[in-house]
Amino acid sequence: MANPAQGATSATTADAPLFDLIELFFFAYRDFTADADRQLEALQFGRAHHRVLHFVYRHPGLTVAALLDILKITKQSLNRVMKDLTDGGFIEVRAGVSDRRCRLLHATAEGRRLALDLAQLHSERFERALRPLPASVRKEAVAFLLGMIDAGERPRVEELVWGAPADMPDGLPERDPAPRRLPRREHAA
Amino acid sequence: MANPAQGATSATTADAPLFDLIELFFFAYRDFTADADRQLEALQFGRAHHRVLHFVYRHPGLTVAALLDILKITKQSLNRVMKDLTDGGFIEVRAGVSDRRCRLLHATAEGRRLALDLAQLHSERFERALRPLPASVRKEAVAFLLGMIDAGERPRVEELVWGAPADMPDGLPERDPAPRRLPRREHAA
DNA sequence: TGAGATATGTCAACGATGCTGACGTATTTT
DNA sequence: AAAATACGTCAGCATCGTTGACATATCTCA
Repeated sequence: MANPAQGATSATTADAPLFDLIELFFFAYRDFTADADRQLEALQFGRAHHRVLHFVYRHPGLTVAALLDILKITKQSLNRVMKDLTDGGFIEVRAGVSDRRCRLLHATAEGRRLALDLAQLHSERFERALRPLPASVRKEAVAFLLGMIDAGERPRVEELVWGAPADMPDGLPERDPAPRRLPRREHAA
Repeated sequence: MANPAQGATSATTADAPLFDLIELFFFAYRDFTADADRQLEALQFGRAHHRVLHFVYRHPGLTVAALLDILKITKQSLNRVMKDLTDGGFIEVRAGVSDRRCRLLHATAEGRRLALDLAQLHSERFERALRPLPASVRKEAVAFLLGMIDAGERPRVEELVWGAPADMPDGLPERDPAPRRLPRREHAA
C-alpha cells in the first residue's frame, strides 16, 4: 500500500485522485511544447512569440484587443514579443478601416510559413499519438479536451477553433478582411 | 480554398494541421493549471513548488537527483523552490541510510494535505470533463496522453505513474525512520 | 464642437522560474 | 590518499508574466 492518497480518509477509491491523468497531462504538454521550442530557438523566439504568431495566423485581421483576450495576457507582455515579430517581418500591422484606432494584425508570407511549419510539427505529434488508437479516439480527444476547458470559456474557444475559419489569402490580394466579430468588448476588464 | 494549409499542391486534407487539437490542448492545459495556481497563490507558492511537492508526495523517499530527472530542471532551479517548501514545513529532508550523501525527500503531514488537496482539484476537472462522455473515454484519454509523450520517455513515465512507488536507492518502504535531519551547517536563514 | 471614452503604445519596475558557470562540502569508492 | 558522486550555494542572465503611470490617436455623443 504505497499510495499515500489512501489512508488519509475513508479508504473508498471513489475519491482517489486521478494521478495518472494528472501526471500524463503534465508530461504530454511538456513534450508537446518542446517540439516547437527547439524550432523557435534558432530564431531567438520563445513560446510567447509562437502563441502570438499562431493566433494571428489563424485569424487574419485580428485586433490587439482580441488577441489579448485570447491569450489572457497584458498589452505590455504582448508588445514585447509583438515588436520582435513585426521587426522580424513575421507579422504586419495595418490600420483598421472602419475604426482607424484598431491595428489589424496579419501574418506575412514568412510568418505564415513559420506558423504552418510549427503547426505541422504539433500535428505530427498528435498523429503519432492517435495512429495506434481507434479512429474514434480523435473525436473523443477533442471532446475530452474541450471538457477540460472552463465551462464559461468553452463557447468562446469553440468559436475560435471552429467558428472563425482562417480564410487566409495565401496568394490573394491582401485586402482588409471584413471586421471580424471576435470579442466585442463592452466593458473594460 | 479556405484552408491556408493547402497550398498549390494536392488538395487532400491529409496534411492539414490539426488546429483543433493544437488549440484545445493549449486552452485545456491553461485552465487545468489555473486551478492549482489560485490555491497556491495564498501560500506564496508557484507552479514550480506544486510540481516538486506533487512528485515528492507521490514518491516518498525520492532523492534530489531522481526528482531533477523527473522535472528536467537544474538543481539550482530546484533548490530555490525546495527551500521554500522545507522552510514552510511541507517537505522534510532526511539523510540517506545506505548512502548518507543522498537526501531523501518526504512530504510532511501538512505537505501531504496540500498535495492531496491540489490533486483533488485537478481530479475534479478531469471528472467534470469525462462525466458527459462514455466511460471508455477515460482509458482512451490515458492512451492518447501517453502517446503524446516522447516515445523514449514513455517507459520511464509509465513506471513513474503506475510502477514502483519510489526508486529508493535505500530500498526502504516509507516507514518513518526517526526524522533524522541532516547535519545542517552554517547559517539558517 | 468639445468632452470623454476607447484602442493602442511605451517606460519603468518587479516577480517567477528557467538557465549556465564556478565553487564548496560531505561522503563514498577506488 | 585521490577521485568520483550527491548535493548546496552564489552570481548572473533570459523569458515572460505582472502592475502602474502616462502619451497619442481616434471615435462617439451630447
